[in-house]
Amino acid sequence: MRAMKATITDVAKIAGVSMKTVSRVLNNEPNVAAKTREKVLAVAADLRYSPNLAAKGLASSKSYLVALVYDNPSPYYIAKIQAGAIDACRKFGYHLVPEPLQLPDVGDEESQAETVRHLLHRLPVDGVILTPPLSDSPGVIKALEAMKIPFVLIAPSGRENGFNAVKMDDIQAAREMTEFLIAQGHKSIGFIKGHPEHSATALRYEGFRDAMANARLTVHSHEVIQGDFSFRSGVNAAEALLSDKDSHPSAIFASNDDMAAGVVSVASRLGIIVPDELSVCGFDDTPLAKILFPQLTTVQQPIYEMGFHAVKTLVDPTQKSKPAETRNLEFKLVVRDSALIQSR
Amino acid sequence: MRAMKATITDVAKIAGVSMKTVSRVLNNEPNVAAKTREKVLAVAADLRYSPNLAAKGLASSKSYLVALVYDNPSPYYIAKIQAGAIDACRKFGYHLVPEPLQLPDVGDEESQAETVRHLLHRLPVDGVILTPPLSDSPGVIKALEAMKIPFVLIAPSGRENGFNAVKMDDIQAAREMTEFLIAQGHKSIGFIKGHPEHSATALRYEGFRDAMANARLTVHSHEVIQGDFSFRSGVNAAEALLSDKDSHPSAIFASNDDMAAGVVSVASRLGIIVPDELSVCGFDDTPLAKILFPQLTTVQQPIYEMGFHAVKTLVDPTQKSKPAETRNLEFKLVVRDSALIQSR
DNA sequence: ATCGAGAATGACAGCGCTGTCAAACCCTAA
DNA sequence: TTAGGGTTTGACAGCGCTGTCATTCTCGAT
Repeated sequence: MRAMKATITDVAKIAGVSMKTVSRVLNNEPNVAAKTREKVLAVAADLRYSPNLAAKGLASSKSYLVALVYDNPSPYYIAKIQAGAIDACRKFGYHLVPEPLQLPDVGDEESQAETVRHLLHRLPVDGVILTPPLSDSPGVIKALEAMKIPFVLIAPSGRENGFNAVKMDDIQAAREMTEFLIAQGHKSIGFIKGHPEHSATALRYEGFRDAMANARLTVHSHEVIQGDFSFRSGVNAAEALLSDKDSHPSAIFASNDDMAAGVVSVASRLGIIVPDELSVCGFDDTPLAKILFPQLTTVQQPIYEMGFHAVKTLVDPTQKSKPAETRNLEFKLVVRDSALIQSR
Repeated sequence: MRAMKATITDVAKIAGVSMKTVSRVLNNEPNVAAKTREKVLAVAADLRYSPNLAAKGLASSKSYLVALVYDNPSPYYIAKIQAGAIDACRKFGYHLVPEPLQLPDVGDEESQAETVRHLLHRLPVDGVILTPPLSDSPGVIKALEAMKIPFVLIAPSGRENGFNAVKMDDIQAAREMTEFLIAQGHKSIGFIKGHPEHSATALRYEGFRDAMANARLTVHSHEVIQGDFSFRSGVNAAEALLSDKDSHPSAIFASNDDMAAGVVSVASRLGIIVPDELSVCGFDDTPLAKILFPQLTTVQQPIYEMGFHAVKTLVDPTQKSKPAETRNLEFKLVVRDSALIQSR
């Protein structure tokens, strides 16, 4: 166990083989005798050898870096993606470089593309992960294609598109949540929509309508309120939904947790007991969901897993050169007190 | 504007100078004639030249990478540090690599050190940022010193310690918050302490006691409750503090926002109106503070700035080789409805 | 015993840049 | 005019690794 950084040359010398052979062993290349492999490995371990990324990169013109490009107001979401991505990177000997983007102007495709181009020009990476809403930006995607940098889209809204992507089935999740509510005996269910420009908004609403239609339940238009994913908009929607104290929906399904929190807070102010008099559920399973009283029934997205899979698609050599595919990851219904009727 | 990646050689050839001169210009080294500098810069811009980090790193044995090492349950805090750190990195041509740490066992210095050693062995970085509680781990710090990797501590608890550090004055912040409460006319103020093992806990409490003492107000021991920074512990503390409906403190100062949120929720359940019958304030200015009703009066920490400064200390050449110093950054009292008496 | 195909190994150049050091140049003082 | 000092520039090696291609070895088939 020497003090200083060991190089391949050191290992080669001590193991009595050539540098190239050491390189082969360390990179799991074929055509190395088992015995040689063992010896090299032993010496490397003894020397605590670890490769110099810069040298590797220079020689192989790879960077062993993956960029996580985001422009997302939700630090929570990004943090989870990042956690998954980092774990995957570690598994494959890569490193993650987060690249927040200040998009100059939403809608201006060309300038978005230019921003990305500039970013990746400085730091050449082996792959890029695009989080929503960037995963829906044609400008950014085009720039990436032009630079021939492999990329994976996280939760893009367009259905099949020929790119590598990981997402979850928002429609199905909303459907199952609604079915759960229906199974609990609810017949009149209020729905709060999300921000009109966010792609999940339409999908979640679609799932809700599906389930209602399947159960032959009517969706009353005055019981569907437009929100924008903010707590405030949840409050406003709840006030509309609950204005008539004696006749209001017996359940409210908000398109995200923040809005559901708004509903709970209004209900509490109006003296409507949750869940006895009103079931509430949200979507996303943010930390808020567990902090609230009562705790929120919600949908847990596989955010961590999306990050993990995105990196895996990018760097796993066994996955390499597979055709692009959109992968759906499993969500989970998390049933908590806000929508649980105990007496059943 | 060629299509492919330009190298220094290309620039040198076209500008009619040697590679070394180009290198000098690009790195702002002295002793280059103004005319030469201009010409090189022009050619570089025309070619859209950008240096190959790997090659630079290999030749100069620097990595142009800074690691953000954390083991912090609060994604929000990390995200802000990270944002500041990334912005600073961009300014100086560096990149940030987040390295979450799964500390094997709190308290076991040696294994912590080993974990860090292993981590940085794989990816040699030019500097490390340690966030709390890692910034208080002697094992980790020792490992870094032994590896001769420059590092900056974020919000370490030990006062002056001879290391580079950025922090804020928790004592002063708690003091000012308490003074604000006192100025509002409160004489009986409850306090909820944070997690006993977190360094901020003692400091915030100290600030509170200071201010109370200065105002010649008594701190009743039954009005100081031990919490642990969780919402749940805030609820418990509030229940104790508010048990006697007719005689309870007129204000409660919780050591963080989560616990303050717990207080608000208990008050609302007990029918105690905030802030009319009870002022509540928190600490940290988390997103929660604005979501709650009423919004929380709290202390905004310069988290982003800490991240920014940490990187600056590490990589700014003009700051280099300065003696280690602990830098205090400015906090901000954010007064919102939860502790504002309008009728005054 | 001999041949040859494939497995195992090694020599060597070179990835794009910077550090070192020597060369060339410019100006001022005598 | 020339010497001497600083300024500006360039030649070249080499950072630690991998890709290419040549060489050597191994062993079953003949």
